[in-house]
Amino acid sequence: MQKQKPVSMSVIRRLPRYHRFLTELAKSGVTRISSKELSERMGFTASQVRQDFNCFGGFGQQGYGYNVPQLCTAIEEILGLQKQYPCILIGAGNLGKAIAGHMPFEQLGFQLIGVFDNSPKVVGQKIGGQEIRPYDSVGAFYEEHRPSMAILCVPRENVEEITDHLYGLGLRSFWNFGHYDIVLKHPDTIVENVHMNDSLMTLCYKLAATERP
Amino acid sequence: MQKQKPVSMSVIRRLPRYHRFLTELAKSGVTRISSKELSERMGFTASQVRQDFNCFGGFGQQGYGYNVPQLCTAIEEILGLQKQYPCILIGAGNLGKAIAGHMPFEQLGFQLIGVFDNSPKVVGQKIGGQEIRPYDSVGAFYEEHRPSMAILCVPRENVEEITDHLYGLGLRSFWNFGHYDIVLKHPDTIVENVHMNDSLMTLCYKLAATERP
DNA sequence: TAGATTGTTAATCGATTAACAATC
DNA sequence: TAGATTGTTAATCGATTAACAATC
Repeated sequence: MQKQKPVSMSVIRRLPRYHRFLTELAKSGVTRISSKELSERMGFTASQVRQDFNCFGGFGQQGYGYNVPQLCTAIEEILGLQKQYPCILIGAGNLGKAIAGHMPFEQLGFQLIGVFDNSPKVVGQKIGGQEIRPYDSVGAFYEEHRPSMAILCVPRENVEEITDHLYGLGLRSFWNFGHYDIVLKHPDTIVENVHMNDSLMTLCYKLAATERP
Repeated sequence: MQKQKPVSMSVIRRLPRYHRFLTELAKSGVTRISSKELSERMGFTASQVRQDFNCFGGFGQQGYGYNVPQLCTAIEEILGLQKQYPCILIGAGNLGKAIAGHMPFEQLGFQLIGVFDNSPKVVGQKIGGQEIRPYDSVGAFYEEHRPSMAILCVPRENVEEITDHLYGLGLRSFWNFGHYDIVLKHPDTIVENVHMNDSLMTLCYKLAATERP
């Protein structure tokens, strides 16, 4: 029985990209690939690819390469994509509608089980297979269904209040669209922060960098 | 005249967060802060804070700390936030509407100068101060206004085609909401990819990790 | 077998942290 | 001046790359 040393976060962050790539390859019928070819296509080094795959008990074959579907499965296992964690989405404005309607949750380890919004204008509408519920029913819903995670698609001025409320109910994992550092206030939560502002600022830096001396 | 050694990307990625934090502080009237206090509030080490600030010619004062508004300005300069790069947004569906309507471009180094969509249903509507234009006018618009960057808020199946088209027009910088690795196809472009899928997968990993042996 | 390509160890590189003299 | 806190150098840590023996 081999000791399972934890995979480093640097590696984890590359896994989704590998996964997309390998899924594409698998779809187009490719069944094997070498670290060299994969690295060239993805802009990594071959060494890194091999190191990465070995983190989770490599199963390439010398002189042959890696089995593409096997790799996909291995990555899915590491990322826990088979789990289908139940999640809820808060805020059915434009952003919420975009996410609820177009995010392929099932492929990403989640199942959307509820959408909530305050506005009577949208409550009752259907979106992403879910009827939008009034936000004040979220407490009862949490008790009954115990979602693992909440997606926040609310205006920035409401993020703090809503996070605190959900935290109070017992929720400990959030996927948040920017604007507020949940993690600082509730350090025991799991947060994945898609901070669009930061991302845009970083792009600005890159643009600015192209015209520097 | 001191040699301006380039700031490393690890540092750059932390700058937006510093900026938000310091802006908040400045707003609430705080004018000075020590690396120790800032580090504690932000979850970094004091050492890192000092190293980071020294990258761009530190101007703290021994025994005193850093001047908050000065720091903000310095970060803004590094990130190029005063530049106001003109940008266009493609796709005025829910996601596009959310971005165009709520992203504070002016604070982030950009100015939204045009929104484009194919659908006659939305063309002519106003959003984020912009009238939505038909996508087939984007070529002429590019020639006239030379936007620096395009934000893509289109369905994943259209990302490739639209990117190629804009690239053909001459655009070289993109801010893309996931699904497709522009950077691999056009390696000379500047891309900032808010890959929501990847982010969600990473959250899934973190969730899964909490229940591992 | 010969050629190819992995698994793995060692070397390098870069980023973070610690320590402390300089100085406000 | 004494206390505080920076700027900066040195030490540590981790991640990436190179190299090569193992082996399919």
